[in-house]
Amino acid sequence: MEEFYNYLSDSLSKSEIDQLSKFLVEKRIGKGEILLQAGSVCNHSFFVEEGLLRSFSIDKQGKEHVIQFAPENWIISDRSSLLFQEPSEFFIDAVENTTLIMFDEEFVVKASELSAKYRSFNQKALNNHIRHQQRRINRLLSATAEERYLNFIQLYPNITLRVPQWMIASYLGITPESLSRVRKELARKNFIPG
Amino acid sequence: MEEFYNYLSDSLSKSEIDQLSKFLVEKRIGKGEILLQAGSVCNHSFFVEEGLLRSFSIDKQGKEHVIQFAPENWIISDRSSLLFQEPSEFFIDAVENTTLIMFDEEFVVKASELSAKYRSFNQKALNNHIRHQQRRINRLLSATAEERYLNFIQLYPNITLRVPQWMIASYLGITPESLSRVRKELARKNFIPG
DNA sequence: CGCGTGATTGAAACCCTTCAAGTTTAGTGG
DNA sequence: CCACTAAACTTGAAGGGTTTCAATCACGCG
Repeated sequence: MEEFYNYLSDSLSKSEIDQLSKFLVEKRIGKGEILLQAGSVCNHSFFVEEGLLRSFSIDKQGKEHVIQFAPENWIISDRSSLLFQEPSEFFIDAVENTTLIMFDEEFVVKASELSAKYRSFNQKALNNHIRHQQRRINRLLSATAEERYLNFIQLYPNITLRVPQWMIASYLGITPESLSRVRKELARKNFIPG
Repeated sequence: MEEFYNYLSDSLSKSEIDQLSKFLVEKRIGKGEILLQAGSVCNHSFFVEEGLLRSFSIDKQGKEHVIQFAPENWIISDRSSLLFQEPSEFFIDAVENTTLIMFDEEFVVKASELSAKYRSFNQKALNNHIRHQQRRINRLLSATAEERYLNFIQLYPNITLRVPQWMIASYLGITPESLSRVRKELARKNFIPG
C-alpha cells in the first residue's frame, strides 16, 4: 500500500485515505498471470506497487498488440469497459511478478466526494492519459519504425530494459524482426542506447 | 448557442447555464481559418454548433496528419496544452464554414462547482475520448489500410462525405493515392459505400 | 545437458509510397 | 452560362520499408 498512499497523499489526507481503504485490495500476481480477459467487463483499475503490467489486444490473426505498459506508480485499466460497463477488447497481464492495488469505480466516486483536490487530481490524470495517447497516435501516423523506437527508449528507458524486445516491437506496431534490424542499423550508426 | 445549451441541458439547469454564459463566446469562422496554431498554448475548447473542424499536426517533412474531426455537437481542443499550459503540437482549423462556441477552463471549473451532474458528465466525456483514442491506436497497430478505411466510413459516415479524400487518407495514416487504390479495389469487389 | 524462448539474419514477397502524368471536379470571373 | 484555373482524384511504374517464412544463434532454466 505504501506507494499508493504516497501517490494519493497530495490529494487526500491520511484519515481520508483510511476511510477509503476498505475499497482497496492489495494483490500479488506472478509473471504471465492475467488480470483482465478480453470479452469480460473490466471492473477494476490496477495501481502498480512493484513490478510491470501491460495491456494488449489480440487480432483476428492471433497477433498481440501492446496498448500500454505500466511500471511502478502507474495505473492501468480499460476505462471504456469500466465506465460504460461493456466487454473489454483488451487483456491485462503481468510482465513481471507484480504487487498491485486494485480499486473500483466506487473508490473513485467516494474519493471524489471527499476531496475536491482528488477530483482535480483524477481529472488531470485522465487528461494526461489523453495526452500520451494523442502523441502516440501522432507518432504512429508520422514517424518511421526507427524514429518510433528512439522515441520509445527515450520516453521509457526504464521499461526498455525490462520487457522482451518482441513486446516493444508489438508496442511500436512492427515485427520483432524489423525491430532487430532497426537496432542493428542504429548500432552501425554508432548509436549508444541509454 | 442552441445546440450547446442542448448539449449541457442534462447536467445543468437553465439558470445555471445562464450564470455561466458569460464564459461562452459564439464565433463564426470560414473554411480554412485557423483556431489554434502549433507552438502556441491552447486556451479554449471549441464546441461545434454547425460545420466541421479538424485538428492536425505537421511533421518535419511538412506533411499533415489529421488527429481528429469534429462535426456538429463535438468538442475539439488540445487538452494537453489546455491543462498543462504547454505549447501545442497541433493545429485546429475549419474544414467548412463553422459556427462554434468557445469556452475556457474557467467555464469547466465553474460548471463543476455548480453541478455534480456536470462533473460526471465531463468525466464521462473524457473517458469517451480515451476510448476513441484507444480504439484508434489499436487499429493503427493491427489493421490494414482497407480495414481502417472500412472502419472509418462505418464509424463516421456523416464525416466521410463532407471532407476531401486526402484528409481521410491523412487520418488513416496513408497517402491519398493509396486511399484511391483502396477504394478502387473495394469497388471492384462490389462494395457499395454508405 | 537439453529444451524453449527470444534474438538475429537472409531472401522473397507484399504493401504502401513516391513521383509523374493525366483526368475529373469545383470554384471564379468574365 | 461558359471559360479558365486550381484543387482533388485517379492511374501507372518504380522503389523503399516491412513483413513473412525459414534457418540459425544465444541464453536461461529445469
